[in-house]
Amino acid sequence: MVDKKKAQNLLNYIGKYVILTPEEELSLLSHISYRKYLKGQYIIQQGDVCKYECFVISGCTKMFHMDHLGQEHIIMFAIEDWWTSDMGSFISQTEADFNVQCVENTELIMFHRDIIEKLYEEIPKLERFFRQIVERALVASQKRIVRSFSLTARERYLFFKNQYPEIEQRIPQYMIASYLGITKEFLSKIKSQITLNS
Amino acid sequence: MVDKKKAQNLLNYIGKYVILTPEEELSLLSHISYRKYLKGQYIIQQGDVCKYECFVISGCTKMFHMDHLGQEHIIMFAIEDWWTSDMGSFISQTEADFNVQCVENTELIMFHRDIIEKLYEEIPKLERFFRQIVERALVASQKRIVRSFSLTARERYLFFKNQYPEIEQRIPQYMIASYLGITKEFLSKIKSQITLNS
DNA sequence: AAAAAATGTTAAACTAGTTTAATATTTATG
DNA sequence: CATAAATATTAAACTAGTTTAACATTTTTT
Repeated sequence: MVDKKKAQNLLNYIGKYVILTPEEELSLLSHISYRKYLKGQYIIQQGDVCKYECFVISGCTKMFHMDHLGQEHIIMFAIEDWWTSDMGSFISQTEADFNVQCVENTELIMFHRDIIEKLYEEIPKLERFFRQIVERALVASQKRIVRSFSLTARERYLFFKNQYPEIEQRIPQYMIASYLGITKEFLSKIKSQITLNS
Repeated sequence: MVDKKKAQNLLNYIGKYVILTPEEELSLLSHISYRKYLKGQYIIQQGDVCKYECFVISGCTKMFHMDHLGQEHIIMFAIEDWWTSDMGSFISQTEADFNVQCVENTELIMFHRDIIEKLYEEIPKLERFFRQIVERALVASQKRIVRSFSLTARERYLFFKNQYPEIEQRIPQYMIASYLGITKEFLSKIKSQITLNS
């Protein structure tokens, strides 16, 4: 049973999509788990099978793919009130393509695969909730593809900085470069050009 | 009421995820609509509000964003047994960022927004079905992002050709170039290099 | 079957972003 | 507080992919 205080962010978040009764809330709390990770620790490792969907209570994670040349490609960050997982591995219980690693000390609420299935049966509202969450994630992902094709590196950086100012502050620049799909050297150049022009 | 024959592909497809009773199937058929479009026609236009999720019975569509320079960026194609929509516009009833246009004469089954909500209430299995569909779409989208960052244009082309050989045959090359995020001239060069080396 | 429209090819000049490598700056640690 | 480790900057040489423009081929229309 997760302490209600620790899960308050999650409950508020769910409350934006569906209204749970006190009993449903209690049942939810009894099925999920809370865990702390330290900066640098892996929540999911490429090659493992992913058993959890994770909600970030505090801290920051990066989800990335390591390619055959050993290069990291960051797909997303997750801070307070974001979800992270390797959905592909989670839904088909196959080897994960992605790593999720903590960029800061991080507190999570974790939904185990088997338990989430039971929760869908017991509280259909939660299935609605997750459907909506995933729909939004898909929209964000498609828009990211468009930006990667239609914007220059400079424009993508400015978009990111504008859309996620908190993240831009908390994360080393070389990770932002990886997220933008460019080298850290080129991001450095872009930033120096921007400061000159202002 | 959609003729069961016309919806057979859809019913088979849904059957891979959830089992509907004959009554549920009937109710479903009575709520969806069937429509034919001609090559070149738009199912969704950027700027409009998207009211439908569409299942392709036959034909082929492209979903693309037109940027401020008038350039098309193709996000996905949809052939038989695929879904297409502008999910962002559909879920929040805001102006669509994407166009969906027919590349061939196309037959669709269309799920209206208001009706899909009612169907979720009436047949919770359908909510499960759509949750799973969207989860898969998200996985595909995230993998596409990885490929756009970690592979060269040549590798992306070979991947596409290998993964979707049917689509590669049916679609003009310049659209494939757009899907891959490169110019048609460069794709032409890639293809000539590949044929030389084999 | 001719003309027009759409699609595909080739090649040269160009540019956005990479690579390499050296140095500077900031942050963490004994 | 000194040293190491991690992060960021700069610049020159380079390359993957773009641009432009002219031409070739295929498909559609009359």
